[in-house]
Amino acid sequence: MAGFDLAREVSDKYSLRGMVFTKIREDILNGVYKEHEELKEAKIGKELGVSRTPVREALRQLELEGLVQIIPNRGAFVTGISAKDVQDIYMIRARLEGLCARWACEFITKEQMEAIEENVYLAEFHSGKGHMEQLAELDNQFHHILYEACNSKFLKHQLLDYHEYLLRVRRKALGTQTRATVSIKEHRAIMEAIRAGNANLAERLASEHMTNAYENLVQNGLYDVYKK
Amino acid sequence: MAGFDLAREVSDKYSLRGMVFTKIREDILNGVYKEHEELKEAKIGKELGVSRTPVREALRQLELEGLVQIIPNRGAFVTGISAKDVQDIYMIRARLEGLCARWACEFITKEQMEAIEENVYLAEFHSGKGHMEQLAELDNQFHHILYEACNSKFLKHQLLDYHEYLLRVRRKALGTQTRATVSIKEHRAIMEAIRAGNANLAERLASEHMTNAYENLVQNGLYDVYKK
DNA sequence: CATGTACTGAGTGTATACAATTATACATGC
DNA sequence: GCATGTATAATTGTATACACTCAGTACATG
Repeated sequence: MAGFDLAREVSDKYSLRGMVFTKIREDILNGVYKEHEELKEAKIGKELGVSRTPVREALRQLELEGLVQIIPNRGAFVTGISAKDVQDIYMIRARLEGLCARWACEFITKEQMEAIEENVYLAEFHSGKGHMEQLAELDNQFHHILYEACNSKFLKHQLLDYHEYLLRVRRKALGTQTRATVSIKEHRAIMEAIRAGNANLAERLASEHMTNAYENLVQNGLYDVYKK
Repeated sequence: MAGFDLAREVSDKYSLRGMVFTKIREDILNGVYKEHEELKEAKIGKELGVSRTPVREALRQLELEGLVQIIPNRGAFVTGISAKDVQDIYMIRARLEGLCARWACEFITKEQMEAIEENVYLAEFHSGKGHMEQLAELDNQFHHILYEACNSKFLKHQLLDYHEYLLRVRRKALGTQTRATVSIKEHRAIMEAIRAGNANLAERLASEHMTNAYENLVQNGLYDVYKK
């Protein structure tokens, strides 16, 4: 996409710093490093076979991503996510996903529209078979397509941020079969609203899609881990 | 506020990196560095009397803040802000300021409520006298109080980001007398909705406050500088 | 003249050395 | 026993040296 984005792709995967950044990020998201665990520059550098410099830079970036907190002269620590944080993010996302869908009505390209339609069809197919792995991937893809389609680098950047951030929670909250079915119905409704160019409807549906996802998360009590 | 925040205060003002970060950030916001200007590590380090290391770290952070773009092996460049970017940010802010006002209804403390009321009174006073300097400061303050009152570190962080980001534009768009008057009326309405605990109204008013501010900006054609 | 190629220099990427700060352990005094 | 002080180790903060990349340029070649 024109090779310009704010954060994600910018931490080029081929410099040492970029690789270290990606690695630590994954390790945090996958729970390799627990909350409040200290990340020591020398230790990580040794493990990855690099010096402290790229590790430091990666940590400084992860700080701004919100995944670690750096206390001057003390060190870097994995940030905690409380239940309220999760709720906040879902509510913020509800607004922004709505805005994203609204803008998609205006800016979506033919190719993107086709990609969305294919995505929904595929999801409906895998849903019947109970392929949860593919469904999770398709869900990610659905949202990513919209993030591109909204044609706003800021909104896209923001939503990508929150999306990845919530992986820490969602990894544990693999959707139930029933939620998956409902979720896909909502995707279809959003898709059709966008195809019809109905911006108000698309915004409302996308926003509700988020609050529903959050309700589901809460009802299943799937993130007790993060209760403070 | 409990000494914990994601980005702003985190770049401690007392380490070299923090100082460099703050300095470059200010220089960009104040227009010392023009758009697309290259920021060379050695040159900046020399000017500030520090080595390249803290400069590099500061630049990497500014990249994630969206103020500079780093091209691997090439350098750091001040990002451009297009007219559409400005519009996008205002629309995003419209949603988030609304959410912020909604949450403030729930979480605002007695002290914060008093601070908001005092802020509005003062603004009404200075408005009559045409003290534009104080009005700008009070406007900042009004929003910052709400950012605290919403009780969400994520939302606060996000809104602070955009708020400072827009300084690059607003610096040139010093409000007109008439806009100032209207703006303060809107502040009062928001304040009263929060005091009444009317979340729906507060959210709507705060959101409209943003779209109005943007409309004003456009009508006065005050940011032609940023036209692509 | 156009094109390709090797060279060069400016600038970033990384490693490492050293300084400053903080944490830990232990001794000392009350 | 508890607080306080001090020495030492561990860790981060900063500076610097060196390696690598890339854009531009001069020059050779067709």
